[in-house]
Amino acid sequence: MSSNKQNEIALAAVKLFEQKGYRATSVQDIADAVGLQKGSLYHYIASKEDLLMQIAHQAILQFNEQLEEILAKEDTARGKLEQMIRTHLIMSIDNLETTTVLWREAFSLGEGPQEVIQGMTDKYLNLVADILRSGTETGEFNVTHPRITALAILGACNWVYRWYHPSGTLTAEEIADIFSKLFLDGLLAH
Amino acid sequence: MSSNKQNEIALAAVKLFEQKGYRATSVQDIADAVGLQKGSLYHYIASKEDLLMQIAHQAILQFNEQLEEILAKEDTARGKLEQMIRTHLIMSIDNLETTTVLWREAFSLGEGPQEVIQGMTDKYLNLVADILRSGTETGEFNVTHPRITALAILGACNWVYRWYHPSGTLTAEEIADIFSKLFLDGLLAH
Amino acid sequence: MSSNKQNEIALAAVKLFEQKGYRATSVQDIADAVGLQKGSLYHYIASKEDLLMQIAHQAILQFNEQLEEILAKEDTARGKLEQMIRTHLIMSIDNLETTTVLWREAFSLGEGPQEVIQGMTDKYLNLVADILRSGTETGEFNVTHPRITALAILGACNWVYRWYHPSGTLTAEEIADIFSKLFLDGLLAH
Amino acid sequence: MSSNKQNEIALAAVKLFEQKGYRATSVQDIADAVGLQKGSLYHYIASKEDLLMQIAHQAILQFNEQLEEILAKEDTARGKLEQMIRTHLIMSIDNLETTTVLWREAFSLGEGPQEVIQGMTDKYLNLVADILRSGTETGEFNVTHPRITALAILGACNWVYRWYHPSGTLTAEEIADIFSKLFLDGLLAH
DNA sequence: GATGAATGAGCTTTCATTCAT
DNA sequence: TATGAATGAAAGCTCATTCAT
Repeated sequence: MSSNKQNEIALAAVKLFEQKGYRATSVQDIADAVGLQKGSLYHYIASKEDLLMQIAHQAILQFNEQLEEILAKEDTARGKLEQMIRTHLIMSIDNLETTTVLWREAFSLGEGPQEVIQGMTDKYLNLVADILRSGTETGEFNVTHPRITALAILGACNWVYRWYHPSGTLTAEEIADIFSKLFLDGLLAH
Repeated sequence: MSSNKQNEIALAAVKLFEQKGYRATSVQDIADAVGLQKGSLYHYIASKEDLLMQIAHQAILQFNEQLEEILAKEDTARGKLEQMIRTHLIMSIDNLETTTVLWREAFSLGEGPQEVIQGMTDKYLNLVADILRSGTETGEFNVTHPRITALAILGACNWVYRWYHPSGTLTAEEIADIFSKLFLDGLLAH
Repeated sequence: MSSNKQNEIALAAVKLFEQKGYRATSVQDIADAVGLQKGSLYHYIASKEDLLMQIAHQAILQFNEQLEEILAKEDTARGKLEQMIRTHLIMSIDNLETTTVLWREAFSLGEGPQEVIQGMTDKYLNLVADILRSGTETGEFNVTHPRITALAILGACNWVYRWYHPSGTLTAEEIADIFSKLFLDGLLAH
Repeated sequence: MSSNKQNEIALAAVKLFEQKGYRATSVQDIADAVGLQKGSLYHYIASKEDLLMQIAHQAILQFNEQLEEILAKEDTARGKLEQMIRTHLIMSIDNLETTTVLWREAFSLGEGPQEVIQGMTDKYLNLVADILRSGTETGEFNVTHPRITALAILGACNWVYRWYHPSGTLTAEEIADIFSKLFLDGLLAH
């Protein structure tokens, strides 16, 4: 099936985009990686940019789907937030290459595709802000600016692609614990 | 003096790099922006990459210098952290273009220059972690993993280049207040 | 087969390099000569320098191979020297363009490639010196400094690319006769 | 006096042209070597090409002048030839850089200047051929093709710039002896 | 005499994409 | 499906030369 080859190409592209960057990766590089000629690649991809788009789209889609799963379950706002942070970090770290490409390279997309990604990113942000909002309504949280606060939390989480190394001592779970405690309790000792 | 023209070039480059990205900005674009021929530009810059390096280096240098000023003054750990967050955000937002180029484009640098930037970024991180560490020693903070916690805080702060728009309603100061409260007190209502 | 086009390119390049010199010949010139776009040329060559290297290498290789053929046959030292001179001159004159490029343009190669050519040139020189050496041992020749003498003979032969014109009255064979007599008998009348 | 600076520039240019080649030497290189700005150089030289021309012209002129001095004296043909070979080699080796530039780089000159150099080279050749011719008339030499024979002798002599190293064991005088003996007596033992 | 800014043409090379086979 | 030749635009950079100061 062609989906096989298509997948192989996407995987190779993700790895190359992560290593060298989208612009610095040539179509030839990708072709080499999957053992095809440059021309043959175009049986599977529409364009280099579209390939990046597929990768980025797939990545942000997964983030959104996971969040929706979390939101679908009955839980407190705190519970949902903790789950969101945990899931977000695990997903980021387990798919570090893809996540890196999503956050670092999507800017290289043309205006249209970029807006699609941004739209999905915004949607995710709004859902997180909603958690904060509803948690504030129930008295669990004390949040005056849900959107800014959500941006702070997501910024902290998304930044991991820039510093996480698989060789480090902490697991994604442990990082999630640290992050959750930080955002829920703050730094101050009581 | 040539520093005049050099500065003009750097400013134009920052603006273009921010708008189109470093790779998508041609030397021709920069030359056009300052009213010079492509070739004439090379009186002022060593290479396009070096121009990016100068910009990125200057930017991260300012962050470090500001932090060192803060650390030089007598203050509590909490006071230092609050100042750091405030100054970091103000600086990021006041020089949004430069900051964007620093965090988004420095990856396009070659290995050597990239390591220089990374080294200075790491130094900054360590100083922030030190604040958390000493605050924990004095009993002000309750931080078990200073480095990870510092990465979370800095991730949140550095992510602003991705969402801040000058047209928004909040000032840098107000954002700093929100961030400070979030990191010091946490989300939970007491 | 691509070797066809590659050969066509090499031939065009030799002609151009001979006429205008390597540095003064642009890749555009070569592309025009074979009816390709500049960019298309790079399907067949690695670089302009590599193209020169191929040409020079091929040329010096032929000289060496021809000499080895001569040396493989049973003959007196005198016979071998005469054959070497004859073959060397015929080859130089029959492939005047290539020979010109070899001796005049190889200097434009980078250090590495240049050393390869020089190495092969040295090998050739040593083989000629060996003829002189063994001829002296057999009593045929009276040579005190075989290497210098070989350099004199080869210098005389290689210089032909600088003065030979196909429009001249003498054939390569006749020139070879003159050279052989000069080197064997000397100028002096007895 | 400006002639001082002009000379300094010529000397620097010779050295650079010999080392890197004429085309690969930039006007900047020359300016750096004499401690001037690129623009200032043009107070002393008309153009880069003219600078090369001056150097090459001066070099070939010296060869011609020396030969005319030899011819002016009363001597046998053999004596004149021996002196010519000796002087030619000494001059070549004592001014190896200049000689190298003359024979290797003059090709980079435009048509006009190149013809001037070639004209002087031809004149030199003719004078040498005349020695052979008159020596044959007097019965000293046995030369059927004076021009070709002169080309052989001069080729051998001029080739030295390609192999002579000051670190070698032989002096110019010794090389002259070897060459003279070779051309007068030939290789054959009697 | 010296500077250094500016020119503008030119260079080699890369690259995403197309298309006939 | 696969190839690989061909495109053509664009890129970063160099350079000899000029000229106002």
